[in-house]
Amino acid sequence: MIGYRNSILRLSHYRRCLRQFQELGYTRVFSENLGQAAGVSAVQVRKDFSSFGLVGRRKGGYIISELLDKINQILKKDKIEKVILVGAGNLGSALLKYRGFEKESIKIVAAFDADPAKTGKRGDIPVYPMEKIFSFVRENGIRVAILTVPESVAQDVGERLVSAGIRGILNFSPVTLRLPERIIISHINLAVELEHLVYYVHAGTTKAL
Amino acid sequence: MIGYRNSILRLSHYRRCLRQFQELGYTRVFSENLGQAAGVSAVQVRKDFSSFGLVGRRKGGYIISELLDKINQILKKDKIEKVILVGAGNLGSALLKYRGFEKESIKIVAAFDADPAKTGKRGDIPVYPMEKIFSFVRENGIRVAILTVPESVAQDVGERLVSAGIRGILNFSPVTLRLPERIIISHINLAVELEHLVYYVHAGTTKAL
DNA sequence: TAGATTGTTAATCGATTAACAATC
DNA sequence: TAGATTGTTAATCGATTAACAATC
Repeated sequence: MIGYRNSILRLSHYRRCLRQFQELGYTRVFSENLGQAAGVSAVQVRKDFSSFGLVGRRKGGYIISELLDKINQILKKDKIEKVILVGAGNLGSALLKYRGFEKESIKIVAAFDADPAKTGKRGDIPVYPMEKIFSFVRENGIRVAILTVPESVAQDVGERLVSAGIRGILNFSPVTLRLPERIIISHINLAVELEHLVYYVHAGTTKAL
Repeated sequence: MIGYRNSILRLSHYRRCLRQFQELGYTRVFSENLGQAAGVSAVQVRKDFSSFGLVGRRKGGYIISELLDKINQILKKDKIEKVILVGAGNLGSALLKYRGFEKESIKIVAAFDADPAKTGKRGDIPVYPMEKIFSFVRENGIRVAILTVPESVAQDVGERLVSAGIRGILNFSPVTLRLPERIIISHINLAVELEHLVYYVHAGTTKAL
């Protein structure tokens, strides 16, 4: 019943693809179709599904609406998750405007910045001074934060978030956060991602093609 | 001599940490130190190094400047890689302003957007209409593109990039690009990353802690 | 029935970790 | 020498793929 780490990530992708199929008017899919759409093999799809107890019909494939219901259950999509964003600079501001989170039932409810000039409102999201993090997180039961502060203060701010009660951090700063084991950290290092890509493009070029 | 996939990624992280150590005035590190800074085990560090032919001294650890030189060689950091960005919306504009790429010897030399209102200049980076992609990529020998266009046009634009000669794409759109095998694609789906984090925070809460 | 598709078990592949030998 | 550290080999762990049995 419990899938392993990567399969949870794939579940999110399947979910997105399934909704696209649904919009196109389909009611059923085969593992083959879904795999193609999500960029994985058909076997992978079936393996993932079976590990989460998602079943199809031997010849009729999977019923999209059923799948979506169960995936939503697994991913706990029944209610909207409220998250905060810390650091309303370039990247932070862009994320505040990003529409893609809504579909995943995630809402950025507030942002925080050390620079008083940046506080106020961005669209419908309030930007508060850093001092308010603690009370806001406590009062609203926030568990997840997006961290888009400069490298130099990332560790500090991370510790503050933890002391306020944050359990998960999506870290866009280039530093490796050193926080208690129980804190779940996802690290997106844009420069490293790009560097990695450049490396493989070079490697491909070097090899005889 | 050839490391495996993940070790290349870690090499980028080691590189960043090593430079920090260097700024602090250190000239040598032990695998233990570096592991802590990069968030991996000391054994992992030594394993990675040995697979790339990076050697230390049995008791004296590794010489930082030597390591950096060799890592730069491996990651082909001798010259600046010129990349383009397609889609100068919220996220695209933020990336155009992002300073983090410079350190990795990567430079965004031009951006492209379908909306004539968005063409012109952003800081020192020119934003051209989409039609210019083909000639620009050809004339400047660009191999890597950052894709920050809306979901609906991502596949189309991806195909265009490929026909212009692009070899690697850093894809921020939520769709799985279907492009020739030889094209190297890195997929960063911000919503999925956040969703994944939320899932694990929930899972941690559900479990008895 | 034959063919297509799911679902599971076994085999393989790849990455990490453990154990330890080498040596400064 | 003893202790600390590297570097390598072996063991383990986890994820993917292959093979195939079940069945609609």
